[in-house]
Parts: sequence; C-alpha cells; structure tokens
Amino acid sequence: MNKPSFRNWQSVQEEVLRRIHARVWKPGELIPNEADLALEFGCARTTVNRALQSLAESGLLDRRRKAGTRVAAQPVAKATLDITVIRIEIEDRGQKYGYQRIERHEAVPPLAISGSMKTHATRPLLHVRALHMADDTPYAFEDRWINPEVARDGFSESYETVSANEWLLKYVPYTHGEIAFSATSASPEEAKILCCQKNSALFAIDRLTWDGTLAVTKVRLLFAPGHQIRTIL
Amino acid sequence: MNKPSFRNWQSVQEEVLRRIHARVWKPGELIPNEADLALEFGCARTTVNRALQSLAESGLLDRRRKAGTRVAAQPVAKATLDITVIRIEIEDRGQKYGYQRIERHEAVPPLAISGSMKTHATRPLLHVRALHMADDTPYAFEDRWINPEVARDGFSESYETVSANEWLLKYVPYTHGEIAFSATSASPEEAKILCCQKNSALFAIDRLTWDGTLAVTKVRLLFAPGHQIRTIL
DNA sequence: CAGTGGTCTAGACCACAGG
DNA sequence: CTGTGGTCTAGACCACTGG
Repeated sequence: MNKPSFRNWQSVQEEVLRRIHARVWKPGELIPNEADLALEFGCARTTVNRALQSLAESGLLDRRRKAGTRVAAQPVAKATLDITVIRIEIEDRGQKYGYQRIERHEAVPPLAISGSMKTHATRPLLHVRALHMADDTPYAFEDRWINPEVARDGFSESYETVSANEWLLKYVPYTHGEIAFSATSASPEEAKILCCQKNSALFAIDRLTWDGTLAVTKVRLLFAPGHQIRTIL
Repeated sequence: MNKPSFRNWQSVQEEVLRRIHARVWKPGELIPNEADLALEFGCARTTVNRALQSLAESGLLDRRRKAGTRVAAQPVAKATLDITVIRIEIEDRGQKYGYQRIERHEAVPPLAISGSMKTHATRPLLHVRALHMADDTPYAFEDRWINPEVARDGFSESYETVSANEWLLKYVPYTHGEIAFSATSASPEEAKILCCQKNSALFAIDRLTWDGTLAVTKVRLLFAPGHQIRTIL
C-alpha cells in the first residue's frame, strides 16, 4: 500500500483533476502548497508547479502568491475553438471545397465599418464579397473590408480564385484581433446567395484584426442554416 | 549595440512572436532549435522551451522531435471562450440578475435526448426549464435534462430559486463534455418565453457533460435576439 | 543512428500580497 | 515580515522520428 509515484507533470495533473472531480478538494477550498504536494507525489516542486499552472490556465484552479492555490469556486469552462481557413475546414471533413468571388471593388465603407476599423470616414477601402461552398452547396458567405494602407499586397490581389480569407491569413501579419459569434436573420440578398429562405436563422462570425493600432481587415462570415461549431470541454 | 538579454520566458515569447509577425520567420519555415535560441537569447534552454511550448499550444508553432520547430503554415487562431455561470456573466456586466423556474418534472425524454445521452429510451429523466433575466428582461432560456442516476443530489433539488445551471456546475462532478454553438429560429413557445417575435434568429448553446461513460446532463441555452459572445484572438 | 524536443531535478532567487 | 507561487539555471536523461 505504498503510494504510486508520479513521474511527469501530466500524471500529477491527472491526480489533481481526479481529486477535484471526486470532491476530495471542493470548489473554493485551499489545496496543499506546491512543496507539500511535491513531497507527497515524490517529485520536484517544478513538476507540481507545471501541472498546477496548466490547470490554472484552464480555469480550474485559482492561484495567488501567499494566498495559495484554491479550486475555482465558479468552475469556468474554457472552450477553445480552432478558427482556421475555411477551405481547410471543409476539406478536413472530406468535402469538396468550392470558391466563388461575388464582388471586389473600392468603396467608402458605411460608418459602422470605418468606425470600428478606426479609419477616416471618407477613406475608401477594398470591399470583397465571396461565397465558400462545400460539395457544391453554399457553405459560408464572406463579406470583407480590407484596409489598403496596411494590407498593401492584399490590395492588388484579385481574389478571384483564392479567397481573401485564405490569402490574408497567410500573407498579412497582424498582432491581435477580436472575434464575435452571433445569430442573425437572412436578408433577402443573403438568402439568395446562400440558397436559403429569407429570415432563416444564420450563424455569424465577425472578426476584426489589427496590426498595432491599424485595422487590417474586418470580415463577417454568414454560414448556411444548420451550421454548428463544436468543441470539447 | 549589444543584444538585449531576455530575462523570462514571456519576453522570449514576445521576441519570437515579433519575428513571426515581421515575417523574419515565415509560415512553414523552420526556426532555429532550442539550444541555438538559448545561446542567442542568453538564457537556459528550459526558458526557450517554455516559451515555444506555449506558442505551440496556441497553434502558432508546429513542433516535432527531430523535425524541429516550424511556424504554422496555416495559422490556426484559437479563440478561447469562457463559459461561466449565467448569473455571474450578467452580474459582471453590472446588470441585475433574475431567475425564474418554468417547469420541473420527471419524464421520458425524446429519443434525440436519450440517444445522445446514451440512457435507456424508456428511462425517465429530470426535465427542468427556466428563464434567466438581466435587468428584468429575458436573457436566456434554459432547457435541461438531468440524469438522476448520476446527479443524485441534483435530483432532489427543486431549482426554484437556484438555477440548475449554477447548481450543477458547483456540486456535480464531471469528467468531460461537449459544447456546440449554432443559430436557430424561435418557435412560437420560445418566442413567448423570451418575449421576442417568433422566427427571430436566436443564438444557441448546446452542452452535454459526462462523468466517465455516464451522461450527467444535457442542456440547451437559447439567448434573446442580439446576443453575442466575443473574445480576443 | 543521431538530432530534436520533452521533461525531471535540485537549488536558488524573486515578486507579490496576507497578516 | 514571511509564506506562497513564479521563474531561472545547469545538467541530465528520455522519447520520438527523420534520414
């Protein structure tokens, strides 16, 4: 009846997880400090630290210097979504990817766009609209504004055969971005493009990416009815 | 013009990030190995390792033993969403939280439910429906099935004043789960509960949690029109 | 086989914040 | 002030996998 020894930080993490799930350590409770756990587990403190840090990052533990480590009182589940190029998303599911550019022109954007991109209200941006297809049925409608000041190379691209979605991700650097998910009703035009009934409930992703203080591009992706994004907890 | 030395893994990470964004290291390209980088940065290999591992975890690097470390060819953006108790979500925004139980009874669930929860088709489950409110306006409609076999304590709870959302998260252990986001049209009943027009586009979250091989609970959350979830990249 | 990342260890110092 | 987590270091061995 000797305790099993824990050889790597993953196994330490598993044991800690087990104790949390089994309510040995209850939400809000203080758990032993790293040094003690290291002794108990028969490993170096560094190893325990790695395990606990990883759990803290995923929201299950709350750690503070001097205050110690507690099981999170409000277990925050972090769902991580992989946002990838649409072509890959489709091909990964074994479907045929199709792409069709609908429109590409320079224009002064609506105030809502120039406002959130923090460009001058009168400055023309590149506007690209396109349809992504999976097995020849509409998959997602992409409506994008590109700041030519930042995405210089992207400005000369025609986006006739390669989507802006793919081109920009690959060739234009950015430092950070925002993303939002929502539901919206299909306008008559959107319904026509996606071949669905108007007022259908559509899943929408809005993304805005920045390079420093300059907006690179703002895009709205509208997915055909029934689209889901799933992930594990 | 001596090179700045990098004191902690975060600063190493920043420098690596800078080089990726500045296209010093281009997508798909091999970057120097850990030992070389440690020399260049004037720190221990362990420190470089920590920085690169963290970047690999967030999808920007692709690391393989012997093959070395490459900048991801398809930059996969990982959006992490914090899924928390709805009450906290609302209170964090400075709004008043309200809760109202609509219904609670035992019933044999539809086949779609028992199927995904892998319970016997004839086995009754606990069915709880409730409304979450923010500043007295409907915020989210919760429709939940609870497996009494697993959530024994949860079975006796009335959920009249504390939502199942909150109660289960706090008191019932689970090992893993699945979550899905989608858009759906409001049925007449849903529209009435959420005080919106029928066929409004609603944002939906479906969650299924497991304790080992047994389903704990399956829930659908329907949010009032206009709801968004946002995060940074 | 050999080069790369993955991890462990022991000891050390530091930064922070609770009492 | 002091206990706690955060991190660094140097060296070591291991696990994987490309050539």
